[in-house]
Amino acid sequence: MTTRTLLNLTEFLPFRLSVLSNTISERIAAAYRRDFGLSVPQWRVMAVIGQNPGLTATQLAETTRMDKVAVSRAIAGLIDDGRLERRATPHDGRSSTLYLTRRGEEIYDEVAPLARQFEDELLSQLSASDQKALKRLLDLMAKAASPDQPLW
Amino acid sequence: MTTRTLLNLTEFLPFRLSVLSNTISERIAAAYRRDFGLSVPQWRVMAVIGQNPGLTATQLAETTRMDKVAVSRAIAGLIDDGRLERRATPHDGRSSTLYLTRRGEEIYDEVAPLARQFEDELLSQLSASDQKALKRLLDLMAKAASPDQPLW
DNA sequence: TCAGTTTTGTTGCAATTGAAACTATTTTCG
DNA sequence: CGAAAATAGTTTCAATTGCAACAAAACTGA
Repeated sequence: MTTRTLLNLTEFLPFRLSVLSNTISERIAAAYRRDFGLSVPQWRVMAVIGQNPGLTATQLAETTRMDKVAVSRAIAGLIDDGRLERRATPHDGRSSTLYLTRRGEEIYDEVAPLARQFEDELLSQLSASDQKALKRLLDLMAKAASPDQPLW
Repeated sequence: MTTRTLLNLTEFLPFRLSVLSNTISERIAAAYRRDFGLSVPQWRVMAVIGQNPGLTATQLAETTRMDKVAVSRAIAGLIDDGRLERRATPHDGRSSTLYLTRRGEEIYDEVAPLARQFEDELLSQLSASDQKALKRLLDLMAKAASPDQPLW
């Protein structure tokens, strides 16, 4: 018998998190693409600008945790589609601040409630105390996994 | 004030899960690539075959939840590197069964403990009861997110 | 039996992604 | 001031990914 019992992939926490996250993300992404022609990076940019108009691309990259290239391309696509607009920043000619256009706002006002509804649907499978526990545990895990923690 | 408060991305569960999962996966992937020349799909294939020698590519795709193309390419790479071998299946000329080679086993015996150690390191930030809770909640969420559940 | 269908795994091609190089602007400091 | 370094954002190019088409083998049922 050469079977090794050193590790069971399907029980391995990073694997389980990855499968869960991908399952959820793919379902959301399919709906956003189908109903609004939005990619996930675009949706993230819209979500953040909808709540914080006037951020720059760099600030967006920080809050969405996305690569600056991904942010740059998401912005370009949204501007192409007339959903986002740039305005010059007063004192810095390199960057610009970002705002939803009228059309962008209309879409945001449709997408955001759907996103919340999706989240509610997921969370409704959990008891109130489990929902609290989940949020707390995600915080803890995020801290434990943070790149400035020396793992290994 | 045009700020919309319909949704706060950084509190949005799918977003948080995605960031957490990506942070963990990227750190593991970097270590596997650097120390063993393994991609994540390759590591997953090795992990499953290490524990279940003799599976076929289709069975691998099912247990790893990966696309069959990804599995096919991971297998091809591992065979190229002399870490995996095919053997004919008795009654089916289309598929073959998969086994770690001697070299594959050596690598598996090194990688698997490291993976466990990484997981332990993450979980060690949580109390014993929180660890239990985390696993239970992941199970619940996975069920809630499963594609045969009608969300939306 | 044997034509049509299903299953297994690979390949081709197009879209997505990421790292590095690049441009333009601003900041730093001798 | 002005040269060097830093910062913001874009572009280029190569690697990764995913879907559809495909070939080979196995199964189905008239």
